[in-house]
Amino acid sequence: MWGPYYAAMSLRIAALGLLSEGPASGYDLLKHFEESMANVWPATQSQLYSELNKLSDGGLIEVSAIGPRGRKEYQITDDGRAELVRWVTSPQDDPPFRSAALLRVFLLGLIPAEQARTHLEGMAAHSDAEIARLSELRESLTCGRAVNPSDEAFFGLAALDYGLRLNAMQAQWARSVIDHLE
Amino acid sequence: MWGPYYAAMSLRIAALGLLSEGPASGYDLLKHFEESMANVWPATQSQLYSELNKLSDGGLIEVSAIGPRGRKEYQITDDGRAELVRWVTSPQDDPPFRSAALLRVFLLGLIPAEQARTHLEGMAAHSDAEIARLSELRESLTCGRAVNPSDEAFFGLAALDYGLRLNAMQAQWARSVIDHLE
DNA sequence: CAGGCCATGTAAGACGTTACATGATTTT
DNA sequence: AAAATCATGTAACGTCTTACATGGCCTG
Repeated sequence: MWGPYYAAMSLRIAALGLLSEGPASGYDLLKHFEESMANVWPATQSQLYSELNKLSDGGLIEVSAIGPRGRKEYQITDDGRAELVRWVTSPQDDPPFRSAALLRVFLLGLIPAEQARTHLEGMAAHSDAEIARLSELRESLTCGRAVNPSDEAFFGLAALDYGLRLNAMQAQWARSVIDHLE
Repeated sequence: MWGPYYAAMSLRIAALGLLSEGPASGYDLLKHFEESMANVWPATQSQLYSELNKLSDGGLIEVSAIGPRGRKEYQITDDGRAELVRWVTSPQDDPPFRSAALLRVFLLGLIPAEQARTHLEGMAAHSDAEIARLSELRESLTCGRAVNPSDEAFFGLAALDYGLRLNAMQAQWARSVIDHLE
C-alpha cells in the first residue's frame, strides 16, 4: 500500500496513535502532541498537516466532520487501526539509533580539555533540567494518583519514566567522564 | 557558506571527524565508520560518497592523492578543521531527540497485555545483547589497557561507555515496566 | 581468466525543516 | 475595529534510504 520504501513512517504512526484515542483536527493534534509524543517524536505544523492529507488519501483516516474556519475533524478507520497494530508489532524495521550529542563526544578531543570539561558539565546540567521538567509533567499528568496497567495513560507514563532514567544515567555518565578527565 | 539551512549536518561532521585523524579514501572511511561512529551516527555507502563530494566542493576537504582504481584520498583543510570546532562547540542546534522504540511504548496499550509483555522482554533481551556486543568492542579497542584522557581513543571510549550505561538502563527499565504490568 | 574485492557513482523517492501565505472567527 | 487565536496550506531545500550501475585491480 505504501510502496517498498520506509517501513518506519513514525510521524504517520504518531498521528494515527493520537487519533486512535478519538477524533481530532490537525490543530488539536498539534496541541496534544506537545504534551505527549513530541517528547519522543517531535513534528512541525507543516509536516503534520501534509501527513494528515496523505493518511486521508491512503484511507487510514477520514474526515468525520467539518467545523468553522474550515476545520476538518479526522477519525481513524479500520485500515488505520490495522496499520497501527502492524507497526507496533514490527520493531525490527525501526530507523537506526542516531545521536548528535554522542557524535560530539567522539570529537571532544578536538577542543581544549578545559572546554571539553565545561561541555560535559553543560550536558549534566541539561539532564538535571530535563529531569525537573519531566517530573513536573509526570506530576501534572497523574495528579499524585497511582496508575494501573489498565489505565490509558500507563504506557505514556512508562515512556516518561524512561526519559527520567535516561537523563539520570546521562548526568551520572557525564560526571564520571569529568572525573576521569583529571 | 552552507546557506541558512540545517545547522546540524551530522554526517558531514562525522566524515570530517574521521578525516581529522588522517587522510583516507571514501572506502577507508566506510570501514572505519563501522567500528566507531556508526554506533552513534550510521550512514550508507551512497550517502558518504556524495557527502565527500560536497565537502570537497565546499573546500572543507581536498583530494590529497589519487591511487589505483580511481581511489581518491582526501585530507581535511584548515576550513574543515574550523568547521569541526564550530560544530563541536554548538550543541544548541542539534537535531531533536527521536526514538521509534519509545513511540512504540506509547502505543503498547493497543495490543493485548501479554503481547506487550513479550515485546518488553524482547527490548530487555536486545539491550543485554548490545551490552555484550559493546563490551566485546571495548575489549578489542583497549586490549585490556587503561586509557588516559590524553589518549586519542579516550572520548570514543567515553561514548562507548555511554552506550553500555544506556542499554543497562533500558534493560532495567523494561523489566520494571514488566513488573508493574502484573 | 574467473571471482572477489576495491572503489566510486547516479537516481528516485520518502522524510524533515524552515519560511511564507491565507483567511475565518472570537475576544477585548 | 484591532488583536489574538483558530485553522490549513504551499514551496524550497536538505537529509536519508534503497536500488542499481560501473569498472579497475589482484589472486588463484
